[in-house]
Amino acid sequence: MEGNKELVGVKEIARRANVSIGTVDRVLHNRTGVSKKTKDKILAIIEELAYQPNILARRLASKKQIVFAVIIPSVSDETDYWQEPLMGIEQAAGEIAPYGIILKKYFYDLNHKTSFVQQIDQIDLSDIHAVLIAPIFIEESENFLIKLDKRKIPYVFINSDIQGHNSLSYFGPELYQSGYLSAHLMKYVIKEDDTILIVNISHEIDDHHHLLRKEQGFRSYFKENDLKNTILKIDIVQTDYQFVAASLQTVFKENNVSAIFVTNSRVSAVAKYLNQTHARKMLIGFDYTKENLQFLKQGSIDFLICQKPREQGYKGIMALYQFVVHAKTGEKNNFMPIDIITAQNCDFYIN
Amino acid sequence: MEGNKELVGVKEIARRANVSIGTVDRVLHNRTGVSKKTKDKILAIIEELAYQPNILARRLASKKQIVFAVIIPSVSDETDYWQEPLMGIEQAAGEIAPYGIILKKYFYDLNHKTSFVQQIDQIDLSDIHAVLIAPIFIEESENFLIKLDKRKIPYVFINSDIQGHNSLSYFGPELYQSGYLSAHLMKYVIKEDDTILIVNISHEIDDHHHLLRKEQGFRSYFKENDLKNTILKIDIVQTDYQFVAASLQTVFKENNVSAIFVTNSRVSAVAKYLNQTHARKMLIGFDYTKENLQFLKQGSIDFLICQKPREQGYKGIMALYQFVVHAKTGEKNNFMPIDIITAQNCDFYIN
DNA sequence: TGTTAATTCGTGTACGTTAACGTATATATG
DNA sequence: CATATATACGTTAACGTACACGAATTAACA
Repeated sequence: MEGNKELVGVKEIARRANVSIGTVDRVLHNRTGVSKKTKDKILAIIEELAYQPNILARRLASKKQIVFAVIIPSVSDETDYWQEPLMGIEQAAGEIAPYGIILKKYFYDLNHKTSFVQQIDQIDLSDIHAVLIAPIFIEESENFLIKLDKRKIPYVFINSDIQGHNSLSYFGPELYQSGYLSAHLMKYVIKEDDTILIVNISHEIDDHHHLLRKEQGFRSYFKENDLKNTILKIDIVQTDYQFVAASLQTVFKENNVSAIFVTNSRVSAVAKYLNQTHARKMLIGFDYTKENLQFLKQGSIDFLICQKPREQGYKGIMALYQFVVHAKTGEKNNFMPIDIITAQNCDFYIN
Repeated sequence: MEGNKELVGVKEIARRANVSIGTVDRVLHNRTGVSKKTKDKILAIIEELAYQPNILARRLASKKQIVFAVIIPSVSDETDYWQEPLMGIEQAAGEIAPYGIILKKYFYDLNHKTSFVQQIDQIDLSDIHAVLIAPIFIEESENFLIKLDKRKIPYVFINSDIQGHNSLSYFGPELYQSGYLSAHLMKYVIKEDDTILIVNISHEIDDHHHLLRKEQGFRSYFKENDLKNTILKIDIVQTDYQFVAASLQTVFKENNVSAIFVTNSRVSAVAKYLNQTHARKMLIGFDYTKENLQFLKQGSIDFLICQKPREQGYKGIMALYQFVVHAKTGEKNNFMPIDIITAQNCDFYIN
């Protein structure tokens, strides 16, 4: 049926073009040293034959390693969220290692822009073939992206997206919708006149736009469905438990809150507080972290929204691999599924 | 830091063993023609050096193709469920095609055991290197597995598992827990004295034990949480809409049901009926099929439970690939996440 | 002891590509 | 016009493994 398999190689191309394989190789890698005329001829033949280089032979013959740079936040003691993307990255690394690809990892501190810049500056771009980056700090990232563009180094975003750049693709959440979904889940439980509390717990510096977007989605749901509930909001700008507890206490003293939406993974702090004060409220938050999981199982957290952090890392690396090695491009925007985690399905959840 | 990369090849082994690479090659493939003494010596060196064959070179040098047989149900007009695993399988196939792996697919009819046997008999095992199978029909599958074992052909299960065999791994749902989770979701909505209906819609032949297991999980939740709701159950043994509608009508005439749990993907039939009779009840069912999705978005279905059919196919093939090509084995039991799909997150769901 | 047959092993070519090296031919420089 | 210098191309040895072929050694038997 298929008949002519992929038996066309440089040899066949060379034969047809009346040149040597060396010349063919030169135009394949568009190196210098071949006249325009023969180059065009060869390119035409390549086109016609739909030549697909044999990557096995290619990687075998080229002793060079391919290097991917990975730039992500370090796993902090505050949250082990970035553990998961890292695991995905490392799994992917293991799978493509046999094909001569190695990773160089650069970890920065989520709470310090300078550490990001520092890591970026450390990278010697001359021996990097592709970049996976979590561009949390937008401006600083953009400066870096310009450098990448100049050198034509392909890059993929994970976790957060920056529009208007030549990124190969983005793997991460669609924040608005995750807030919207959270509101929907909440609606199943609350009554008409219940008061709802939105809690932002984060230093001013980090992913503030992230949180805002989720909040927008959350509020939109209530608006679109004509729900009249009172929605309170509190910004807690210090992340230590004492501060969080004190802040919550203030709110609860003055309001009768029956459901809480925490816009990030620090929901465990709220759960802890509710637990200690023996208050039972519906609680929705984000991310499958160790602490959160504990409170989920124990019943203090009703739902965790999670967006496959591991898969973000895994797929990000694989997208680079497919592009660099196989010249294949996939979808540009890859929004992760918005997973709903409960005590009943959490054991089967693969981040 | 690492220093000694994987620069050990047959040549180095040969040098250390004072033999030629040909001899090393013979023991690597344990072919005949090498004395026990030298064989042992070479094996020892291989062990010591932790020799990892270069698969690039290996596959380049060996012109042979590797063939995987895939045995799954065909996409029926009744349900397009099996579309998804197939897509996953084909995606995986695309990714590993460059490495000389090709797939032979055998589709059988879910409603006819004979078609399964027929497909099985058609397979010429002598040129199959590995098998991916959805072993819906247990006995018939087991006969086949014995043949595979005899020829030492590795196999992976998807969608349903058969215990007590040498399968490399299983990728599929954990049914009990998905029923359990469904009950939990239902609990958010129902009141203490609400009546609940469990609906099984299936021919007697197919996945009956599947449905039963889910039902068990569902009921267990109510028992474990001391919920006193009345749980009705109906078995609908014909899958056409007319029959389903008639069956439901009978139940509803005599009972005031406020929530329904449908144990498989045919939940859309129930949704359609509710829709037509303008009855609004909480409805939970399974699988991200086209029809279900429609009713989910439109509001008739509250939750769909879904277990990544596409990923089952994808990962199944990849597991075979990792084993056959890289001699790597992963987890034996891989239960898919139990995903909760609502109208709010369905657009982001990747089967 | 010579002959044959088995057993054990080495050699060489191939797989499709890369890239260093070498060799012509054309162009520029004095 | 001789010499230097690009420019365009061919040749060839790798990369690590598979496997056919044949050579050497050993065992078997007359």
